Amino acid sequence: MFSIELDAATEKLLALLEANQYPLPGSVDWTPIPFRSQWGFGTAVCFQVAAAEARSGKQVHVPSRAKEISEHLSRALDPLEGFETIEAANGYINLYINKSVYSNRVVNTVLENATEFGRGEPKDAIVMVEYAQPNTHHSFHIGHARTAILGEALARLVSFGGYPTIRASYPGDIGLGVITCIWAYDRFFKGQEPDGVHERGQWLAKIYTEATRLLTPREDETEEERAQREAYDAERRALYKAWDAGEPAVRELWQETRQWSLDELDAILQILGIEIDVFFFESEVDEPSKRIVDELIEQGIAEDERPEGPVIVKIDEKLGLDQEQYRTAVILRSDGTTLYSTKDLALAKVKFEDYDVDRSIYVVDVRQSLHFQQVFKILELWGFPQAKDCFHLAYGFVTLPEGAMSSRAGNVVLFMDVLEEAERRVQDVIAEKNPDLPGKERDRVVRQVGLGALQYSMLSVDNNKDIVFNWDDALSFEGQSAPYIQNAHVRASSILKRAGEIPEESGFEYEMDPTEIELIDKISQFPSTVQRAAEDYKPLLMATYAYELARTFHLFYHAARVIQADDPAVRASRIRLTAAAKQTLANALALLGIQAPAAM
RNA sequence: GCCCCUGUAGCUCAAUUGGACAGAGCAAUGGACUUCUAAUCCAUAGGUUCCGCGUUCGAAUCGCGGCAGGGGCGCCA
Repeated sequence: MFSIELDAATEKLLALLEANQYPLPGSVDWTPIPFRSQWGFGTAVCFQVAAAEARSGKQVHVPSRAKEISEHLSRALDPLEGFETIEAANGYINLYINKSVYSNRVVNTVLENATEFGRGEPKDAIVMVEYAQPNTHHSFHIGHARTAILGEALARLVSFGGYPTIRASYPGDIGLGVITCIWAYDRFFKGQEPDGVHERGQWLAKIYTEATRLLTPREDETEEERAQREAYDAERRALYKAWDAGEPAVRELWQETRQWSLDELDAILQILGIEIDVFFFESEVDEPSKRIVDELIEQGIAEDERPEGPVIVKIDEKLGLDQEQYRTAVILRSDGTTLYSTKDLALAKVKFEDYDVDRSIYVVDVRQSLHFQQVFKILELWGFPQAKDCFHLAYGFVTLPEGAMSSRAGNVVLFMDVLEEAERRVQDVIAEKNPDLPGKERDRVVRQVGLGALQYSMLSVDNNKDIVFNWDDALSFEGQSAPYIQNAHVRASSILKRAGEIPEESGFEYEMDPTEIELIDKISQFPSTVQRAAEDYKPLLMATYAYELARTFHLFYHAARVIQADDPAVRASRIRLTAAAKQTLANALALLGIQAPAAM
């Protein structure tokens, strides 16, 4: 936001260095000054200059020499267009900006751009984000919610950062797990069907758990039980074969139950505000994916060990690595059936060729790190330049305090159950804090706040760390949480509502409160935070930023009066600042997929 | 045996990518609602950034070596 002024300062600084025959630094970086009683930008170039002198043989003590240089240069720099004061501090050169100028520029920029404030320059590279890919015939649990929430936030950030963005999902709709579920349904529950999209999906998951129990060997099982289990297992295998052969009755059974799961998924994605552009179904990718294996064999990348062994790619050998790192990937079973790797390779080709994807991001759990490293390396060997821009956004597990969640074992915490509990708790808080909130609006706020709390608990932890799910932590409404941020937005809204019209101009030509300066400073960091989060694929940066912005606003709220300010000029400026803060809070929350209520 | 990730306050996590005193929340104690919404704020307390060596003017951050925890390593996904 001050790049023009800072570039000019850099130019003058470099000219001074040259004129005084100081060694030139590689680059001049300006960073915000940490102590913001009055704020500006500082640079550490004098340390670099002093260090360069020391290296060239001069007998200097670097820190004190840096101090000396900074004092000299800061005097010589004065005056500088756009900066009020220039000073040397601890070897740094600090440029302080006129508060009024800076404040007006930030606030005006936000209010002019509104919902577009912070959007990055349009870019060419097409980004595809693949996320929210649960298996069908399971129910959507809190672990699945992590990929959905994380992936959506990432997609929003990348898109807002300026990249054309495609949202993709890759549901696992076939496999032994799916067949197991269908088998049990067909054998024991056929014809039953609970009402309600979520009820039906969850019921299917229970059938799966039950089927797994029936098919898992127990240590103390009797001869009779063992025979029964083996008979069940034979039925299941026969069913899989029948599916594979395309037997109409089995396909129909599969289609019907699959749709129940997809309906539930659809309902949940809608709740989360997710609109997937492309669905790649595993069942549809399966058959065509076999073709790429021949291509890889022909090109000498893969080795065919059939019929004794599978088709493999010796990646380390192909890359000439002497230490094992990517190892050997199996890309087709010896019986010719596909593997996960077969399908991911084929799918990547489709993404590159049919969707013109330049950067392909996979939001998938951390256990598949090696798998993706292998896939990316094979794509590279295969000759796809996009391979270097493939990125596995690995996220840690969501576990329960007592251990891992497992759909098979049935000890899962369902997303819908958590949401329901969240909303119940929000109801209680509203009943206590804001009982006058009208019923219709209240229902909407309950959803926004309850869901927001849940979303934020998934976004405020670094993606590569595990989350131990705990009801009270996940549904905290105090401190670093979505409701805290939403509450800042609500307070700003409340002030603006009472203020009426937003004044056309602000002056900020008075002794500003330190919290006011902090707030403006924080707002000004929003665009660069968007860019960093989008470039580094780190939703966490935005989650942290949103909290810090809210915190800064709460501090301002307590320290400075807005509509109660005595001086009309102060009042006008602060109303505009409040409007800018509200807008930035809303924009930041939107990027996280969290809604910003006007009252709560 | 090899590869990847993690290690920061009692607990959960940050730290503008190598910068100025390492910051928040939760939990604890005390305080602020006749005042723009107290889902807030203020105060007190809490640190050998796992350990060691190195690079650098400067290291939580980079390199090497350890230690601890998690994940993964040819026909699961």
